[in-house]
Amino acid sequence: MTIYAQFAAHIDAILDRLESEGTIPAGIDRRNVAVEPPRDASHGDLATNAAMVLAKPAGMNPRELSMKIAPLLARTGGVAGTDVAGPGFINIRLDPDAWRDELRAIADAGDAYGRSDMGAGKTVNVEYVSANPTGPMHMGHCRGAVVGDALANLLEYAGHKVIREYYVNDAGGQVDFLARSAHLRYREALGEDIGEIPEGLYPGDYLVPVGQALAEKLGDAHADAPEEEWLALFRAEAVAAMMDLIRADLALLGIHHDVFASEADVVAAGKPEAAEAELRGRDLIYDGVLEAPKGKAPPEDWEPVELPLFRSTKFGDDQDRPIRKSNGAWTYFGNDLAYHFQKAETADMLIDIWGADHAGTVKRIKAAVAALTEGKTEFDVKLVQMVRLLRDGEPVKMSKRSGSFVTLAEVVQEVGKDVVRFTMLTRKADAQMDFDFAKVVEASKDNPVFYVQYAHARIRSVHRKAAAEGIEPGGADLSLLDGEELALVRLAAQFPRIVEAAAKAHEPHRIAFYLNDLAAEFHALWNRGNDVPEKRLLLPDNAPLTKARLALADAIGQIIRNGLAIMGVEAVEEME
RNA sequence: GCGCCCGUAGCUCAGUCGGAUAGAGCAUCGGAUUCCUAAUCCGGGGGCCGCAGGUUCGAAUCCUGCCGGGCGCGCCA
Repeated sequence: MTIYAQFAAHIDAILDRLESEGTIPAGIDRRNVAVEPPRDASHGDLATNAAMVLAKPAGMNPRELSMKIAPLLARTGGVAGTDVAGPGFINIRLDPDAWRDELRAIADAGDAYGRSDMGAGKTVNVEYVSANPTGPMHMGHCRGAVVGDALANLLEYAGHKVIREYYVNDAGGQVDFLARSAHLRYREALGEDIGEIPEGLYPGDYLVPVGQALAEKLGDAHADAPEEEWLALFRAEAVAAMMDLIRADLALLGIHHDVFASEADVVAAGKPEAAEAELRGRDLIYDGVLEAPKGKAPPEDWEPVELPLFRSTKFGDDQDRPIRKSNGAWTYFGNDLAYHFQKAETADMLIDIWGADHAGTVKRIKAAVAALTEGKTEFDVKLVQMVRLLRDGEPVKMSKRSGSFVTLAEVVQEVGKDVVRFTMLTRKADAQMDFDFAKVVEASKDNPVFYVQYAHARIRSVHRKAAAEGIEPGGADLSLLDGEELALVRLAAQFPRIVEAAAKAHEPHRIAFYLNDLAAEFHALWNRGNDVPEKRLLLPDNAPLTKARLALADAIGQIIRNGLAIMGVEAVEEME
């Protein structure tokens, strides 16, 4: 139990007592009562807003109520004193031993420090990447992949069961173009001169080995056959080959999904029909005619057609949405609706990570999930903004026509997995981001990747140096630590609440910002030793003090490792 | 025209369920290197939190309107 959770429980008990004494009315909503670090460290170690939150429902003024709570809190174990400040904050000063206890708690918990049971074992399905299986991954997919993966780690750390899922869009028309492109490369592999790749097909070289493999596997039986004879086969083969490429690209980032759900399988299993029947039964699907888009000139070939429409307007969308096309085939939305229903069968909560260019379709899919699960399944769509690729401040040119986009593999190869992952988590997902090749590999303070890793490397380094002096960690007398050193424990102890808050908000970037702050405090502590040699962590002539300081450094190192693990970034032993 | 996202220091961005004097990095100015890795640290200057109302003990945060920027708006995927 963290120190914040302990005090939340203490305050709860005090409020129970005040209720039973009749000081405050029973049954007041306490959900907004919080124990937090005070904004300014000089105010104390912990602060609570309890009096301010409860004053109004209790019909008291906040300071009056805080005067009732503060003395009781002052008598709680580990508390050195309390005072009431500002509009009614209760500031708590802890016995310094409380922080020494927390330091031991970090060491005891090790890899588990910061884990929580907040998720209560609830199953969360996080769907991310889901890039179309028509080629290798490019940088446009990268941020969503990292954010989704870090979010999955974060939720797992916070006590959820997590399913990492990839939706393979293998049912749409673009797969026909992929299949034709692969067929062309297959004929090429059989010795035919195919000339220029026609407009509309995929020109990339990555299909060359696919054609060769198909030629070896299938011989020339399909070379001159009409398309309807080979299309289905080439679709399946090409998609499988593309998914192999994509899985390999994801592995470069350390990303591995549990489930690859196929859109074609969803259709083949009749899920869209089942969803349609269900929703028609509840009058949420009807046959109707869409209006032409407003505001802009309608398309030239606009014709009103009757289609089966889902009543997404009942759930806040601005238009009802077709689930089938006029040719009878399912729309993307029709399949997606059925697919989300399928996911909801095995999960208590669904999270989708999407590119911001799909923002316009969030409402309809939220409407669909709300309708199909009758509001029982929590559902969040995280939109991830575009990343602008730069090199020394100049935009990196991307040419789609030649098929030469910047691939994920190239970037990982150039700057490394850890740099890519960390950098992608240094912004909120919904903020736009620049990714400058020159800057992200720069080894300096402006680069949080190196800054945090350097802190960890220093911690490991001082251990190696201490061992060389014959000082091993363990059995430290923590009473030797001074106030400045214990202040670092105070920041370290916030890690569990940062994890919980980040997990609740579905915002893994908060871990990155926290680690940067923690590293900064550690570097500052380290540099005390440059001015005053007695303040160095390693004092060869003073083994007891060195051990105590190593214990502190170890705890910081542990938290950096735990935080980096959530982000999927390695903690390094030394800087190269 | 409608919808979504965004607007915080010169720049890039944090800001916890509404909480105390709004923070960090860069840039700028001034300091620290016989050092456990200076890939670091310490200090100074720099703010109508887009604007105007509202809710409240309290608003950068919630609500309404406006201004500015981005994205989207066919049965595509």
